[in-house]
Amino acid sequence: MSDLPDYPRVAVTVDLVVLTVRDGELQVLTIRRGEEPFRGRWALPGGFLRPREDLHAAAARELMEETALPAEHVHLEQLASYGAPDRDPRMRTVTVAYLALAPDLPTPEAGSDAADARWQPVHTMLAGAELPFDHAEILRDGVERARAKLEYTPLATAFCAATFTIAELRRVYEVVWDTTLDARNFHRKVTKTEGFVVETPETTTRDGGRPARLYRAGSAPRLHPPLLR
Amino acid sequence: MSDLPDYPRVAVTVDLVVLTVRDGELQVLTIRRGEEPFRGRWALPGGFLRPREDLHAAAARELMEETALPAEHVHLEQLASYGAPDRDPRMRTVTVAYLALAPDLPTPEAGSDAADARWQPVHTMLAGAELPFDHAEILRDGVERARAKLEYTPLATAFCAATFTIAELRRVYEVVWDTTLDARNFHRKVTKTEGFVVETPETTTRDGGRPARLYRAGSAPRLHPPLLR
DNA sequence: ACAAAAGTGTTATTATTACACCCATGA
DNA sequence: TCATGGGTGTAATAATAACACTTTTGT
Repeated sequence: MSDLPDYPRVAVTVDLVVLTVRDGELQVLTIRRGEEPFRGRWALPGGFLRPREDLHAAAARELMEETALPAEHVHLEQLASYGAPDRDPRMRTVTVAYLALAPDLPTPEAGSDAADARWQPVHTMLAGAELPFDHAEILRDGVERARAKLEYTPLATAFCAATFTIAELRRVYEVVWDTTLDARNFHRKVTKTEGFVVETPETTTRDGGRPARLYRAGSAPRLHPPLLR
Repeated sequence: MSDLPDYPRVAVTVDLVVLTVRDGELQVLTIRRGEEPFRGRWALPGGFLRPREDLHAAAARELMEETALPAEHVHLEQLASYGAPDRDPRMRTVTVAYLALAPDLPTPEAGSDAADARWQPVHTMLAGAELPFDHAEILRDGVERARAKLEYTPLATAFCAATFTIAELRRVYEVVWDTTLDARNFHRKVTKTEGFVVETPETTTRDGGRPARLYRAGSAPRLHPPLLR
C-alpha cells in the first residue's frame, strides 16, 4: 500500500439478510425505503458504517435500529462484500452483508430510517425484480449460505426458540432445504450427534400428539458427522 | 440509507491470502513492504481499490501486479472483510480479503509496490507476531476456509497443475489437513466421486514407481459424498 | 376410542476402514 | 532382481435409509 490522498474514499455500508422460518416457509426481513433512491420499495435493511465502528458492531446496530429485533436471540455472521462500481446510483459504495438467523418472532417494528418493516417469503422476493440495488444477489447468497451451513453446523437451532422439540428443528431443515425428512431417523441422528442439542427436563404438547421432550442448543461448533441433504 | 455528506468515506483495500503446497507444507505468498507503515516487514499482498473497479477485479489485479503469478491458473474467491476502526494506523480502512489457491509455481517476482515477494510456510507466519495489521487473523481465516472447503468441494485440484496424479492430489489433502490418508482408499474414493476428477490418456512416472494415470479437474461444484477429515 | 405426533426396533443397503496382494516402472 | 509407488480385492465395521410398531397425549 502506498500513501493515498490520490486514492478515492468509498462509502461503506452494512446490509442485512435476516432470515426466519414463519408459516412453514423461509422468510426474509424487508424494510420499505423511506429515502431516495428507490423510495417506497422493499429492500434489505442496512445503513452506513460509522466513523469509529467495527463492521460487526455496525451490523448489530442496524439490526436493532431498523428492525427492533432483540439482538441476543439472533445469530449474526458476516456473509460477503459487494462493491460493483455502479451498485448504488448515488456514489461509489461497498457493502458488507451480514446474515442473521432469527426464531419466529413477532413482526418487527419499523425503525427510524424505515417507513415499514415486514417479513416476506424469500421465494417471493427472488421471483420478480422486487429488490433494489444488488439485494437480490445478496439474498440469494445468504440463503445459499444458510442452506450449506445447516449441513455441517448446528446453525438450524438459531431458527428455533430457546427451547424446541426435535420436530420443530426438523421443520427448519425441511423448510430451508425444501425437502421432507424421515422424522424417526432425524430424531435419532440429532439426539446422537454429540453437542448438537441438550435435553431439558421439560416436555411440551404444543405440536399435538404425545408430549415431546424440549431441547436447548448444544455447544458443538460443527456436526460430526454432517447432516447431508 | 440516508444521504451522506455527513457520513465518512473509508479507504477500501483488497488483501490476498495466496496459498500453495510447496516442499510438503502449506505456504503463503508474502511481500516485503516497501512503504510505511511496517516498511521492511513481511505482509500479505494487497492494495487500494480503484475508483471504478469491482472488488474481484481488484483482487485479480493485485495478484498480477504484486506477485506476477499467472492468474489463469489460480483459484480466487472472496474470503471476508475486516474493518476494525484501528486496523491501519494511518486512516480508517476496510479491507476485503480474497483467498487464492495456486499450484506449486516458481517463486514469484516482486511487483512495483513490493520490495520482494516470497513463499513462506504458513505455520512460520502464524507462529510469532510476524504479520502486520490484522494479517495474521486474515491468514488464519483463509487457511481455515481452505481446510473446510477441501471436505465438500473439489477445490484441492486448485493446488495441482493442470494434470495431476491421484497421489499428488492426496498429498494436498495430507498437507492442508496435516494428516495421513490411506493411499488406496483415497484413490478409490476420488475416482468414484462423480465429477471430481476426469481421466486423461496420459500417465507419468514423475513420482517414481509404477506409472500413474494423470487426471484433470472435473466440473462438479461439490463432492457427494464429502471427503471427511 | 381415536387421531396425532413422539420415539424405539429391526433390517437391508451403502459407505468406511484396514490391509493383503498384484502391477509396472527405474535403477 | 529389488525398491518404489500405483492400483484392485476383500472382509469387518459403521452409517444410512426405510418402515413396522409402541407410547402418550388431546379430544
